[in-house]
Parts: sequence; structure tokens; C-alpha cells
Amino acid sequence: MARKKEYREEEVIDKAMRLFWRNGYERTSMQMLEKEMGINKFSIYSSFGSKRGVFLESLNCYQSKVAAMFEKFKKASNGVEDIKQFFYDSVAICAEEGNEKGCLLTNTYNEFSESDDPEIKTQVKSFMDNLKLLFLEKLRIGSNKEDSLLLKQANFLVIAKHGLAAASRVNSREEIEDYIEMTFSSI
Amino acid sequence: MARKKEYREEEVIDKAMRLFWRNGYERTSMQMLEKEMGINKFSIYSSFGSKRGVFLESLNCYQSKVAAMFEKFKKASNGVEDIKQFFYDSVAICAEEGNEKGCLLTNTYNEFSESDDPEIKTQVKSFMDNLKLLFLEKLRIGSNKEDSLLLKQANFLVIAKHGLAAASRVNSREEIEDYIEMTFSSI
DNA sequence: ATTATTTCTAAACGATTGTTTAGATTTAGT
DNA sequence: ACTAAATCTAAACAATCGTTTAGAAATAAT
Repeated sequence: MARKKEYREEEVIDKAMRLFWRNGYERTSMQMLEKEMGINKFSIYSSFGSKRGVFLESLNCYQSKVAAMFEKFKKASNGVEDIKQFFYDSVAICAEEGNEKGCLLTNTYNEFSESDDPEIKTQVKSFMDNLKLLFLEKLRIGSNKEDSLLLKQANFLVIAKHGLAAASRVNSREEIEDYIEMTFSSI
Repeated sequence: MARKKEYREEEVIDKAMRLFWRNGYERTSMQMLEKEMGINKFSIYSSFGSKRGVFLESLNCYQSKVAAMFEKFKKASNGVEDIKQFFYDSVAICAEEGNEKGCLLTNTYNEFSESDDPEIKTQVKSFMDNLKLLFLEKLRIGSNKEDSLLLKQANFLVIAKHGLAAASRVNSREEIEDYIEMTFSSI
């Protein structure tokens, strides 16, 4: 009994996510969001409530974007080799976007680490913790080493993941791939 | 023939640097700077010209803060072992501050990567390039390997440094130190 | 003590931030 | 065709941003 929306929320939130990814939360203004999402402020607010609402939805969008990669990772069963492939897939996703930013969630954790927004911090932290657990499980499959060493390797690889996120914005894809090779030649 | 300043610029810029380190550039307001530096806006502007001026001086302050560590690194002569020690010193500096942030310059590179402020980006980039050259030189001292492999290892270690910066904000000091041990056990 | 010069306080600046509102426009049901 | 409900445009909102300015307070030289 009323007019129809001229945009699909999943489409505009994907554009918002890319904008936040490039610029971070604070440097992204509503004006930029209007332009990038192709709709105006009223529509943004009626769909997502606030700028923060758009950002939270963007984080979900990012997670669903990498979800397929996570599923593939979870289902694979070659242990450490899966983690290596996971890193390659991560690099591919960043390169596909053409951006030189690290992981959106890692960047978000950094930007919000001193703020008092527990919801955002919790979402990011749980994402990282899940990843850490996944890594640990993979190591159990692919190795016969004792647990304490496994834990250390898991930490090592999780940190390597952060390093990948940070380094991918200052190094070429080739260098990152060299890095992956060297990392895994030591395990 | 006139009144004396009631603050020393080196002292207030050190406080500003710590504030920028914790919060990043965009989330740090003049109001916060006034409070943290202990002087008011007029004094800030007469001493540093602008918020950006305070930030540029803060970056210099950060560099001079780690300069001693760099000098020690440059003068040492145990090759790869020096790099390892350099990483330990880096961790110590962060822990000393009590913050859980990565390297200020790495964070700055991330925050400004999409902005059009070439001066800041150039300063950060040259810092990283210098570090990379230093690493390469250290590898030459401590190793007899051929050049292409040396270059790869240098990249690897520089990326490890970025990883350290990124990971130090989500991992404990003990985990970071485990990470350093594992990194160097593979070289 | 007066003057000149600088730093201080504190208020105000215009611009931009995120957010809201009023009214025109469009659609669907009666 | 008319009405009701939702989306659109576009202007305005208060708050905050970085920045500037006017005037009081303080110092050093004359």
C-alpha cells in the first residue's frame, strides 16, 4: 500500500563496508556514505538507524564476505596445509578488492581499542578468538606434537595473521606470498 | 622583555604523542589535547601552528624516542641476533608505556593510507624503508647466504615487525615473545 | 613607574559533524 | 479517483570540530 524502496539494503551496505574498509570509521562521514551508497541520509537512517548502525552492519557484511573462506577452511582436513591455504585465500580477497588495507576487523580493533564501545570491540574480539580456535584445531589434525608446543604454534600463526593484515598495506602481494612460504617452511 | 612560557614544548609534545598513539589522529580532538598537554588552545597554536603541526611534531617525538634503540641496533655487530634483540627492545618500549597499541608509525600509515597528506605518508614510509635497509645490512653481517635469499629474509623480518606491531594490541607480552623466539628459530 | 612585548584566559568564529524534520512524491488498496 | 502509508528530497537541527581573536595578566627593559 505504499511506495517501494529504490535500493536493496544488502547492496548499499556492501558499498558502505568497502568505504569503511578504506577509510576507517572516523574518517568516513555521512556525506561520503551518501555518495558511495547512492542513497541519501534519510534512507540511510531509516534503514540502519545511525552511522554506527551502518558500521555494525558493515562489519557483519565483512564477516559474511569472508564466511565462504572460513567454511572452506573448516571443512578441509590437511592440517597445517589448510592454514597455509587460508592465508593465500586471505591475500587473494584483499588483492581482488584492489585495496591495500589489512583485515577490516583488525583495523577496527585498533581504531576502537581506546574507545568505550564494548559492542564493537566484543564483535571483533570474538571473531579473532574463533579464528584462533580454528587454527589450533587444524594444528591438532596436522601434527603429532605435544600440546604446549601446539599452543605456541597456534599463537604464532594467529600473530602471523595479524602481521599479514598489517603488512599487506605496505608490501606487495609477491612479498606477502614469500612471507607465507617462509612462515610455513619453518613448521 | 616579556613574559615567560609556563611550559616546555618538549614536555607537552611528549604528552601529545602519547595521546595520538592511544587514539590515532582523527579521534584526538583539540579539547583532548588541551587537557592532556596541560596548556590551552592558544598556546598549542602559537607553538605548533595547527593540530596537524602537533601531530607531525609528535611523529618526530616518537622517532626520537626510539632513536636510542635504533642507534644500539646500528652499532651492534652480531647479525641476525641483533634483529632479535631489536624486537625484544621494541616490545619492552611498548610494555613500558603500558599501552597495548602497535607501532605509532605503522598505525599512522594505516590511518593516512587513503588520505592526501603526502608529507605524513612520506615521513612514515621513509622510516619503514630505513628500517628495512638496516635489517638487510644486519643479515649481510650475520649470514653467508646468497643475496636473493637475504632479501627475502629481510622482507620476512620487516613483515614480522609489522606483525609484531599489529599483534601487540591483541596478544600478551608473553605471546609476543614466544612469537619472536619462533621467528628466529626458523632462520 | 612606565612602556613594550609576550603569554595567558576565554569567548567566539565558520565549517562540518551526525541527526532530525517538514513536505513533496510515489505506490497500493479501496 | 481517492485515500493511506511509505520513500523520497532537501533544508534545518544542535553539537562539535579546528581555528582565530580580543583583552587581561605578566614579565623585562627603559
